[in-house]
Amino acid sequence: MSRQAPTLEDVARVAGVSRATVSRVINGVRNVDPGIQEVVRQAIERTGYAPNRAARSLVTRRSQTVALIVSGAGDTPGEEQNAFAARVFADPFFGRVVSGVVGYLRPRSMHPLLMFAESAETRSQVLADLRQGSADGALVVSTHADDPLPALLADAGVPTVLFARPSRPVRLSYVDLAHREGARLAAEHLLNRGCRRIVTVTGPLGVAASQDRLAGFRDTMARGGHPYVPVAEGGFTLDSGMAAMSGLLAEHPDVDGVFAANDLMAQGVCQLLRERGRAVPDDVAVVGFDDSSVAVTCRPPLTTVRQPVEEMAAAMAALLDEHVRGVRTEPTSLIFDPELVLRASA
Amino acid sequence: MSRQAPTLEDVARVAGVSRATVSRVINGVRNVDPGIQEVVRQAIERTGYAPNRAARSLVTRRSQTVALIVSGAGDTPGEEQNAFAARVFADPFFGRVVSGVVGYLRPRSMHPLLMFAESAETRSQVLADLRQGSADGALVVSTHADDPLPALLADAGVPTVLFARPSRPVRLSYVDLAHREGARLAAEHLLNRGCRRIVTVTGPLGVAASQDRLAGFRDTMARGGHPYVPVAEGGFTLDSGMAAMSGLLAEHPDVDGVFAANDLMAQGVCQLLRERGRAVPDDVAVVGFDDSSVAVTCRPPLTTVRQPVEEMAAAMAALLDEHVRGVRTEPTSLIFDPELVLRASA
DNA sequence: GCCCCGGGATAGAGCGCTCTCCCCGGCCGT
DNA sequence: ACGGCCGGGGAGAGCGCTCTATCCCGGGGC
Repeated sequence: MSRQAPTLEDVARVAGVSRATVSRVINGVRNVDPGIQEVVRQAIERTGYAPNRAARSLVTRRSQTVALIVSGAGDTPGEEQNAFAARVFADPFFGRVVSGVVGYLRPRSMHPLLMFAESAETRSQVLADLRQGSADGALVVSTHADDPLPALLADAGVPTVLFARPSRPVRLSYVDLAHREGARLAAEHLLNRGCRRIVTVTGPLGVAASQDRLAGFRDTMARGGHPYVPVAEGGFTLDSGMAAMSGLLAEHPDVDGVFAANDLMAQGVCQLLRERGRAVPDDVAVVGFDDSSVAVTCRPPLTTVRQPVEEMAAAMAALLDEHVRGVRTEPTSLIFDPELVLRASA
Repeated sequence: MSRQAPTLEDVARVAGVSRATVSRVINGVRNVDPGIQEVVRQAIERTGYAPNRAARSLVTRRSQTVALIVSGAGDTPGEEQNAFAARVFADPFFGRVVSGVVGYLRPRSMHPLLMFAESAETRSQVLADLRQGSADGALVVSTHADDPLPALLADAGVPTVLFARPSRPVRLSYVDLAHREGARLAAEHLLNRGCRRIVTVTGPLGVAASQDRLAGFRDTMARGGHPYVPVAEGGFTLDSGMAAMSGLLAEHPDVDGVFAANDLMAQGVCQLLRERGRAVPDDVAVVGFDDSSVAVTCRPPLTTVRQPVEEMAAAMAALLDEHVRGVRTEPTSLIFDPELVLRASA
């Protein structure tokens, strides 16, 4: 920046006190004479002093930064590195995560360091960065089941909080949604609406959340007198939703209700139904999951199960902060309640 | 992390050499005897050494981090801080920017630090962070014209590169698209297709890019014998696209071609046209701009002007890197060429 | 009047790294 | 044979901050 940034020393000289006193004023620690405090404050003002982050980090062993890691399983080998990032952020879900995380971090003047780990190579890169102290801890959002990163982080002793329960148990904190509960809301709504031939499009069944949503849906359907629910597995994408619905429709042409495990697939379901001449919601009612932005832009707008992603992300950051500060040492899980949002599709 | 991370000193002791030598091996500087090099490398392996970033930053005065700042004009006063972040990332455009930036940074083991500046308060916060050396420079994506941040950064002497030419001139590098050129492609395509009653939905006219796209479109239309083009201003959102098209349709019911200044608005245009009983592309041809992910998911898929966002973002990072390293000192602009992508909508 | 006490300030020792300066020894030129 | 040069290595001075140990000094207890 300018030729030579002022240091604590400079401020101390101007204020006529010692470095230590200035430091105490800045960090608001121990009793400092109010008069001197004022003098120091003015000196800071006058010199335009800004504390050097690196120097502070060196002694405090804190970087005031957390890594926000988007982690894939490396299932798309030929894929360009960056394509992963683009694909990830194409999903409005991540925007909401970022939003929640930043909401917590910013008032504490911390920032998220964005990292992507979608291959063995990038994973060890991320691990190395963390061990170098680039960040005080990690917030991990996995896009796939069987993501090896959480275990690696746990082994390395990096304070970590996950978004969603990992499919293989790891001694790490996480936040998650009561997925079964959400599926129950969807099932009850469809049932109350009078639907009788109900099918569901699940997420990838390797993902715990998909399993839970399916299980919750089936339970409630069974309790409502529907022991059998046709199922098709999707991949959380629009295309996979269309494909899954296409299959279901072929076998069950009289379907009148669909529960899709996320909004993107619900959109695909709607599109396919329209292409096949079914009106939504008049012929077939469709319920999505997430309440993401596509739920609103979709025609018709989706009735969906809201996942409070921003709050969950903020809680994730708060949890990590506690771990980093050492206030909390044991892994903890925080489960959030979903909510049914009524729109036009069901 | 673990109880006590190994330091250079530890490695040096194990290898039986001095700190300086180990440092040289790690940074690959000056000639070191290959034999000793090997010994040091093994010592690093054995101790599990990872250089401390803070210590290194302190002396090199480099953080190996760049700030990726999304900057708004603070036009939505009542808005929650985080809502801004969510809104921003709802636009697939930013995902592509992140992708491009990360593509450049990662091979150099640098990371983007995510920051948002949408109010006077957060702007000065960002500025303070940068002055503290949290990042070596700033990559700025403004969502609004009249964004005061670029000027502030320039004044503070922070190495900065902007995405898109600022509406008020600032001594800062930027990357941008040849917007007029892109609009020309759209106009020519519509004309070649045989459209005769063509209208356009522009972006917010305070934004230079919107102006340029409009100007380029008008020029080409004029050159093609269409001196007058009905115009409606939108806000780059789906809703604003629908609203703008609604107005245009009322005044020009016989419209047969539309150029929308981005894909989101083009999607809105398509939706409105369908609601009003017009078929796309049979009754009305629609051309978008950006080639964002909605261009693909939209029904029908959009013919659009591709903006090579990832490349532009990568170039932005590269430019910043040069500024930071001092290789380049003068502000520079890099203009990229657009490309017409043909799909179903026109 | 002396001693002890404690609030308020300072001195100075690092934190872990880089980098400049210096030293050593072998090889060349004259 | 000797001095200079140069490749390869070491010693040590910081970078700017925090924090512990220490000091100073005024006041209260006996």
